[in-house]
Amino acid sequence: MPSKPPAPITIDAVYAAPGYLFRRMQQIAVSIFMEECKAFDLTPVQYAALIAIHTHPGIDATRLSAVIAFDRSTLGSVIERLQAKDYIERKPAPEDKRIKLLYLTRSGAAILREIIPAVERAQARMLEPLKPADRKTLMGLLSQLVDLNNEASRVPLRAEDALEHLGKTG
Amino acid sequence: MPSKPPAPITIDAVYAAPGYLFRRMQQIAVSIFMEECKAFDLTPVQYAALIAIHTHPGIDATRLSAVIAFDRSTLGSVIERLQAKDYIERKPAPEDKRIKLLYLTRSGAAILREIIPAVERAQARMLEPLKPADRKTLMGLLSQLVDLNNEASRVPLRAEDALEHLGKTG
DNA sequence: TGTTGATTGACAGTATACTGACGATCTAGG
DNA sequence: CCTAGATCGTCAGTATACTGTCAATCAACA
Repeated sequence: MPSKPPAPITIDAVYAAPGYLFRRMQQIAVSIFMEECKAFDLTPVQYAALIAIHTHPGIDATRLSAVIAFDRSTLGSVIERLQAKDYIERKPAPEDKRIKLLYLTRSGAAILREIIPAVERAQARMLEPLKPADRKTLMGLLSQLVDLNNEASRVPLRAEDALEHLGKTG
Repeated sequence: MPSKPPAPITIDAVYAAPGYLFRRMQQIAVSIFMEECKAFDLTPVQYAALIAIHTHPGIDATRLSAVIAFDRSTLGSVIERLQAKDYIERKPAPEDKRIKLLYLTRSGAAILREIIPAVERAQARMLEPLKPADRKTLMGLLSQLVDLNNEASRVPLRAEDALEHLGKTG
């Protein structure tokens, strides 16, 4: 049988490319998130960072980056903005002068409680056009794929072992 | 039956959220693309723009933004960079002094031919961890979802009608 | 103990993204 | 023809992202 001819150079190939679809979907997701949460002045990244700090009080920036799989450099400015909004505070660590420990402020904890319903509406809206069974299928496959590709990303997720050195002072 | 209690505020909820997975997958996809194409000095966005200009020679920036669903403001700098690399050229439109028509240069067309295999390797690698049947399922559902959410994005895709005013000079 | 190597936060530089605004220009309607 | 509204490219401002580098600091080892 004849070998597959070279694909024609056409925009239609782009429309069907995984990378293109992932990009479009991400942009749609951000757009929906911002729309649902416009009353709160929090971006998706800032929201994830707040949740992570809430889950792991006293985490430092490097470990935070591993826990949410965000770039460490980027995270610096994210933290600055959260601090400027008085949602988090940074305290120097007594036993290591290099690191700064992150904590939610009272208003950080408050906005987190308030924004949760909007975030959940946003997450639901992203999948809403699909039938319930298809939503499950899509999320299941996507979870698998992200997990299996973890090492391919610049900042692999280290949900567990990133915290091994935390809170185990004994 | 009891109403569902409020979800605990935990990072685990973020890990399973569609928006978070879309973001992670997009970052992984870009990472793989850049790795496979590192010999070419082209980003995914620049690649898509080149392909679109190749498919629609003489397109203007606004229509280009509709054809690949990229933000118009962003596209300005993308075009600048492609022009600086001598991959495209801009010519003023004789009948409308506002717009500038975009064309591939000879070297733009050349790099497009050369980079295609690397791009296809990248696209294949993104899905490679899944079984073939699952790849099809995932891409099918994702295509549907992006399409059905088209209007939710800031720059909806207008593949067809964006070009209605083009090339129909008679 | 003293030096090597790793880690941390910070920074500079580049590239997407989106919002909102602007002048130049075109189009439609009167 | 002339103005109101739309469109085009552009720009300023903000927010992610990634690469690479740096000084300060820490840990480990000879």
